[in-house]
Amino acid sequence: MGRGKVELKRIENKINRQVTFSKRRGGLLKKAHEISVLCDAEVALIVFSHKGKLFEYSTDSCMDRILEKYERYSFAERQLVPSEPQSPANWTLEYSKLRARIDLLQRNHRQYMGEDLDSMSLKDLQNLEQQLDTALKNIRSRKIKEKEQEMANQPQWEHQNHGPNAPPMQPPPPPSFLMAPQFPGLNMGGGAYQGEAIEARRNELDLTLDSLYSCHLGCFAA
Amino acid sequence: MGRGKVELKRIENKINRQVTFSKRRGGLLKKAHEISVLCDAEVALIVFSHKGKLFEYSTDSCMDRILEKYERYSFAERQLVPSEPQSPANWTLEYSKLRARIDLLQRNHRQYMGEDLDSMSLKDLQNLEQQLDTALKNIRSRKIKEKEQEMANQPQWEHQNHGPNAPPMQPPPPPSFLMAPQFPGLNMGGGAYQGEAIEARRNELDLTLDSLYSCHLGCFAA
DNA sequence: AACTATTTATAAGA
DNA sequence: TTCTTATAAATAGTT
Repeated sequence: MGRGKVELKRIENKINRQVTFSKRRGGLLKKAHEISVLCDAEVALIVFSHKGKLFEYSTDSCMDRILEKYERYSFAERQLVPSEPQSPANWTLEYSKLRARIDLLQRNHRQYMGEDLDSMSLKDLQNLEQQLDTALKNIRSRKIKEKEQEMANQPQWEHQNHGPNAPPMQPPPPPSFLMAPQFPGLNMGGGAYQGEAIEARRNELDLTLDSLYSCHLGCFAA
Repeated sequence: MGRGKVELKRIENKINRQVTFSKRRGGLLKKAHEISVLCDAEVALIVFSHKGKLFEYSTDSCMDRILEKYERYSFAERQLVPSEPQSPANWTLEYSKLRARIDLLQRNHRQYMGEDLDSMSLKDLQNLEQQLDTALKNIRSRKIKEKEQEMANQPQWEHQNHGPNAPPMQPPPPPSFLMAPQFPGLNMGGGAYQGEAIEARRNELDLTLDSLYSCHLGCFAA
């Protein structure tokens, strides 16, 4: 919709991509809300921008409830529920054990987030600090690896070696003359971002709608 | 779009509602996919029909990964699910819900410990790093306070001779605006979709007062 | 499920 | 970023 047809592939021009994202995000949220109201459906929509900003919509603002429901469904589907304790006598016990565990994990997590520290002793704090420090080191070294991989992956268009079983090749790189003209001197509002030089490329397989939209047909009316 | 304008309220006619749902669901999934590809965004879309049938779309078919990421972003806001049934009618169901939640929390926790990072993108890693960094700052300033209290509790008052111009001994308060836990993704009531959920991402570039305080609540009159 | 008159969404331009 | 406008897309009502 608009002045021209648009190909279904990543918009390479950064400005255009951001503008399109902004517009389409609004449209998507709106449509999510509409189907929710018109058709009495429950919708949960989560969108992370390329920059990692979060946008969300959920029917009645119940994201948690819907995600839980989703988890239940997909759990049931994958039949991941492993051997549950059988004896009803133990249900209460087992159940409260799990709840206790959840509480613990959550308390723990908050402390990992640097919250709820008041109850912690100096020793505990030192411990936590140490752990986080180690975690950070891991993450940073992982980041470096990730970046190296991306660098290595950059000039791969021509170098792809197709094995006999290689999947069909993706669309060719966009001809640069198709790139929309830049808008000189436009400021990004609010917080000056410089994009990172390195950007992950997604595989855009040319799939049909059918295969893209995996529709799990749950059969548990809630 | 169509032969007539449509009011934003539940379609009472059952047949119409079902047909509209079917049409709009397709459109919504398509648009979710399009913004994902065009704008390099990560999208998770979950739709339950009125009858409880599940439909979903997620970028790269990574629903779990995206939901985990969402959890990470909105964790602070996410305490225990309220109102647990005291004596669930369906123990098995409730039990597996808790287990699902525990799995999620544990996966999350491992990432906070710097493990299981392989599945994370560079962006996610950067995010995680930022969060841990903030947490560490909190912990360190908390340690300082803790130490000072210890000092204060020892009878050392006499040994501290302050010169007339000695600065007061208290530590400067931590810059609280850097530390206040954020609550991204606060929902607005009534199911109106939010525009951008609060800055979920703490990037060095984003750490301005502006970005911390601005909370754009989208208002798309439907 | 197809058709088609209309409304909506939105790409490009300003 | 916001508005304007031409055009593409979605879809409500119909067949």
